[in-house]
Amino acid sequence: MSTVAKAVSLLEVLGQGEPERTLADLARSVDFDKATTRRLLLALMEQGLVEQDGGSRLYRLGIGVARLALMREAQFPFLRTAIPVADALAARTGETVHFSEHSSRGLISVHVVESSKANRVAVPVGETLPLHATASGIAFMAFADRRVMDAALGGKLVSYTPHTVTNPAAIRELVSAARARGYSIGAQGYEDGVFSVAAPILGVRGTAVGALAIAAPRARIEPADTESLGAAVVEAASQISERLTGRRTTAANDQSNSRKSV
Amino acid sequence: MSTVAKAVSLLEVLGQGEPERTLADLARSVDFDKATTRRLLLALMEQGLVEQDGGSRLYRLGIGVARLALMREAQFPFLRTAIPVADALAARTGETVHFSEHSSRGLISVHVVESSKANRVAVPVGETLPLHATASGIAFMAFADRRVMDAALGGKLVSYTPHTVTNPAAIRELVSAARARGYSIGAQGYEDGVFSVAAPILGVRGTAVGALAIAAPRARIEPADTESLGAAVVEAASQISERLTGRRTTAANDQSNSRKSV
DNA sequence: GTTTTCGTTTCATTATTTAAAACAACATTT
DNA sequence: AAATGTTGTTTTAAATAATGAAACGAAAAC
Repeated sequence: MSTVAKAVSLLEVLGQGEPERTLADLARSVDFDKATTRRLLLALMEQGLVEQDGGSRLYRLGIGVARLALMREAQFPFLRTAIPVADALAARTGETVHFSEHSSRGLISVHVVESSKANRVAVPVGETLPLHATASGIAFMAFADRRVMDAALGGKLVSYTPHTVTNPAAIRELVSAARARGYSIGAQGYEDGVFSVAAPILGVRGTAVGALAIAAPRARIEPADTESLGAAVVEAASQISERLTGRRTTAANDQSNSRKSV
Repeated sequence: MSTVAKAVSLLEVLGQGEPERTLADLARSVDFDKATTRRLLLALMEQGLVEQDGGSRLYRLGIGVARLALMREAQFPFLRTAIPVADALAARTGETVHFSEHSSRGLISVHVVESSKANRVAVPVGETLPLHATASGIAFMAFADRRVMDAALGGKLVSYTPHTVTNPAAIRELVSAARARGYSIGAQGYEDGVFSVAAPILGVRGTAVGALAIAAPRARIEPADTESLGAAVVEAASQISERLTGRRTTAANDQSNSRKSV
């Protein structure tokens, strides 16, 4: 395990759970030696990524992480662009809306607007979404580089609920259907009782960089609603894509897919 | 130089300048060996803090930095709390408003709302503000732990403009005045022609965690405006402090200062 | 009053990191 | 067409940084 991997895993641990943690607690969580953990924390503090309370000696994530995120936003205004659109979509549909971005770690949920209804779907920010079992993942794969799907379906496909589809061929079918339709439909593949629709967010190259999704309790969704929710999510996602790329992005991927912009 | 320091400085460089950079360019910027730079980038990519474009091999900051920032926001909702208040203050005064947060690296500008007027003050996000030469710094020191001021005035005090006050005793006077007044006044100490007022944002312990400031071109500010702008920034800053701590925070610091909440 | 847990420091051992050199793959220039 | 200067990448022995066990006083818990 490289030193930077250790340092970052420390940051990840600091981000989870309690806002402030003790050295011993952190050392236990990451399973490094106390002395090692401390040295890493000191190095991270020097860079502003970690802060320590003067009195209680508790550690927390520092302003440096926000600073890096702000710099990234200045270069690639993903959140700034997507959040207002997602908020508007949530207001219009009344359901939980969330969007995710793809990285080497997978599809990561980066913003969630929870429905105001009592019976709602909760999605944690920062969660890694399985590509094969979520509407977001299917929508993403439908418009991503072919290699992403091959890689995702190559490994073992975890079954999260009795409804999870784990057959690679069947998943490819779902992906094809989503590509043709413009949006994907997730029927309790990841969490029981949750129904969702998702559409891809396209980057400058015309391939998917993330996905926008609406999630609702299955009980509230009539079959007839699927189409209107799907249309809404497609429209919002393409609005984000347009703002992100500065133009009307045309979908493009390696799968001889000539479908036009969604 | 520790490995994590190197890795973070690489992230910093990635955050500056062009959104995407080549390996050779990055190696030059941070002055590490090409091979070293690459190994660090690979390690950071594995953690999602750096991303690489598949085709062009260009590097950029990854979604991981946003993820860490979102986790921090979930634990300590500084931006979420402060941004709406800063926006409202900017709308009300019509001038540039910015706020900063303190860390081991100094006072860092984390959000800026630029005035809509043509002649306005621009403040870059992510900039480190000198404590002795800015209204924000003076306001911060007035309500921070005494050691912060001692450390800040101990080193060499850079002069940024002909108006910069670099005499430690004189600066302590300004800080005392700010403490008594509740807000600080910055008169072209950092940038020529810029006038500003700032008030501290207080954390749970009653000490300053950051500062909120209004900055305007000197030509637009009449002496009579100072008081009203000062009152406005104090009110907005204390509003942020209250929301942040969940209660009406009373100022407290090590300098036998018994001033009540600002 | 005793015991445990805390953060911190030290230091010999170990493991990682380093940078120079050589590589093929492209672009540009000659 | 050949030469030159890029690029990213891999390999090495040598240098350096990271490690973890042990010991410390202080503070907290019992």
